[in-house]
Amino acid sequence: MQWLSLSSPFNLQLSLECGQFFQWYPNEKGYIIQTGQKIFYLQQKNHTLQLKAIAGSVDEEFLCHFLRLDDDLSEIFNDWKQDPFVTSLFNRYQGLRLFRQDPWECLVSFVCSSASNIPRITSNLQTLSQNFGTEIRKDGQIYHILPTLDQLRRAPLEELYASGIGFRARYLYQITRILSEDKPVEALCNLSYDHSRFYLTQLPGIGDKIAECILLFSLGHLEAFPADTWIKKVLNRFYRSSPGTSSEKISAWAKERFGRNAGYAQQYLYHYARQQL
DNA sequence: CTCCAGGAACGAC
DNA sequence: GTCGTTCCTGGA
Repeated sequence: MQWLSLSSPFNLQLSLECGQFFQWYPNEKGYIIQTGQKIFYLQQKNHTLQLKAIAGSVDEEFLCHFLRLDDDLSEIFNDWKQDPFVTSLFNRYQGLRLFRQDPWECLVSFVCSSASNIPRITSNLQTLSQNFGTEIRKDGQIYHILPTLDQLRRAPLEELYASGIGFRARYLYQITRILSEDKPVEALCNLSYDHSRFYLTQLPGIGDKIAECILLFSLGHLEAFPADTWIKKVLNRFYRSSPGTSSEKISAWAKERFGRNAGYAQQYLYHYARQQL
């Protein structure tokens, strides 16, 4: 167990529960969080984080990276000081940060997210982990890691369906036939936004919206702007956007309107929409 | 007036 | 949400 002091605004609960990441669950006064081969407990007390590694090495450097504690929120939102609405959300949801997720896990998560909801997505990932992932026993507890590409590829289509992910099973199955250790999702890490987007969109089950999610949440393209039904509602109401506009067009508009960190504006707008609309 | 790219509309998954 | 299909429209 160790304590880390935060030097910048951060709200663990807000960032964890806002719908960008699904591998967590409440535990005691904090949360158990899983990503990659790491499992750890995290609790926030004002300006400090209490950390307890359960599996894998979890140090301050990793946390800083994963939680994007290095993002200067006030500098980012300074670009939108002319926008009273976004500015009010910045003050209202202080410490809401984007995470820097693992690309493969992010892909699996969001392919499962189409036409679904947060509780179900969380449950789907747990089932996939139990059915095809590595089991880890620690202190009398059993944990299951989300299956790697290689592990998921060994899963028969029928068993994928049996994991409760419905029609998304076929997408995941097809994706495991396309991706390989030689060309994994991680290979998109250093490519441009456009290039990665094109490639992702090429994969079955990944359209404009989900591609933006992966670009933003795991590939570090902060200009990405996932446009789902909630975002459409807010933009419709506060930015006079036309009701039937496609996700692709909205993302393009937002990139123009909010610039290189549009994804941060998206996260705050999204949270507002889910909370108030 | 035909051809066709491209976007809205639907239903299925 | 994504995808395949149908339908419709404006430009060549």
